[in-house]
Amino acid sequence: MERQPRSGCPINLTLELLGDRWSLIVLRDVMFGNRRHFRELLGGSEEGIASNVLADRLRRLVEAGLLTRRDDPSHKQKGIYSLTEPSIQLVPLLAAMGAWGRRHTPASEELSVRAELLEGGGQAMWEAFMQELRSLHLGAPAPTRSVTSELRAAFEAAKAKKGMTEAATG
Amino acid sequence: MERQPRSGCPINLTLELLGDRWSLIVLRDVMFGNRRHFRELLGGSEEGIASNVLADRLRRLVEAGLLTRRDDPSHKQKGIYSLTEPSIQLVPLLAAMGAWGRRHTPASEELSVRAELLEGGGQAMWEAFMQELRSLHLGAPAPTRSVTSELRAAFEAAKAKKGMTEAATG
DNA sequence: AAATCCGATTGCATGTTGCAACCAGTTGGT
DNA sequence: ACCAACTGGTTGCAACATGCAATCGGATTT
Repeated sequence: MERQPRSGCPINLTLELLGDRWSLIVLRDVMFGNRRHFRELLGGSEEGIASNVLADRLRRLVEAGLLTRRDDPSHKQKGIYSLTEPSIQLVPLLAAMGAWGRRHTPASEELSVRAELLEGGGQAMWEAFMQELRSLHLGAPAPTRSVTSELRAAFEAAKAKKGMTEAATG
Repeated sequence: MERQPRSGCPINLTLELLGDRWSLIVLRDVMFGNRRHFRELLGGSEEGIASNVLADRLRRLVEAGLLTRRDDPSHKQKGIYSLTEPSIQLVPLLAAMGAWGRRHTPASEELSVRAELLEGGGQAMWEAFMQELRSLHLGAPAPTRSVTSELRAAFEAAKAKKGMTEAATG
């Protein structure tokens, strides 16, 4: 019952999978925010996704092989969502989106720090991040470098700086 | 009357601009297919965009500063659409999309050749391509390297090869 | 036993999309 | 001068997708 794609162009097919307003937001939160449960994804991000839309996107992403869902042993109703190798390989795409958005949209400085760091780190940093995601989501051996920590540190520093500026001007 | 963004995250803002099924298809055809007129964009691509949707996307993209429109001196009704510096800087994003789609979607081999070449060429090739686009769309001096020609040659070779295979197996 | 948390589902209003028909102005051929 | 083809759209309509608030029954916590 699944309809056929509009064309075999790789850009088009990627767009048919991810070209909507929420799918990449969900993957972003799983990837960069390490949100793994429904409720974390529902309330965690600033964009405010509706619960029915989130349920629909999670179902679609699992169906497309970009997420897997397993039961949470600590809570019979909870599910834990994990990235897969294909969605981990979206790191360069999300990095490119962040880099473009930082330059060409009115992105907030605070939220742009991580995009800037990830852009500057280049392919070496993306690879390290992907290795770390494989460790977190697929059970691969943990790498030595923690890009997650680097990103968090940069974000915290930006928040602290912003707080200082506000205190000084406020 | 324009509503405010859902958040200041650069990924989210990029998604709010380009996160639909057609905007990037239109930009892809202008960028890689050098389609500059309404009718070329309407009939040229395989995906078959509807005229009202195309009109809407062109209007939005011009409004967002990703395209400009000027009158065609050879025909009083025709408009010529050109890329802008922001949309030219989408080259790395489209390259990443093509690279991902080539690996993780059932993209046709024929249409994947250009994505593969663009991925392998790396940042140096993207820069050369962007310089060429600046020459074609913004009147910048023409660069020596023509990535457009390289992409076209690779595509034609793939088509020829496909034709041979079909002749041999058919 | 009561309150809260969990991942959804339902109903409804609104927005987006696909599709075909249609439009008036422009152009080139005869 | 005439006409057919072409230009960049617009209109109407049906189907589908999305956003939002309220709600659900089961599981867990207090």
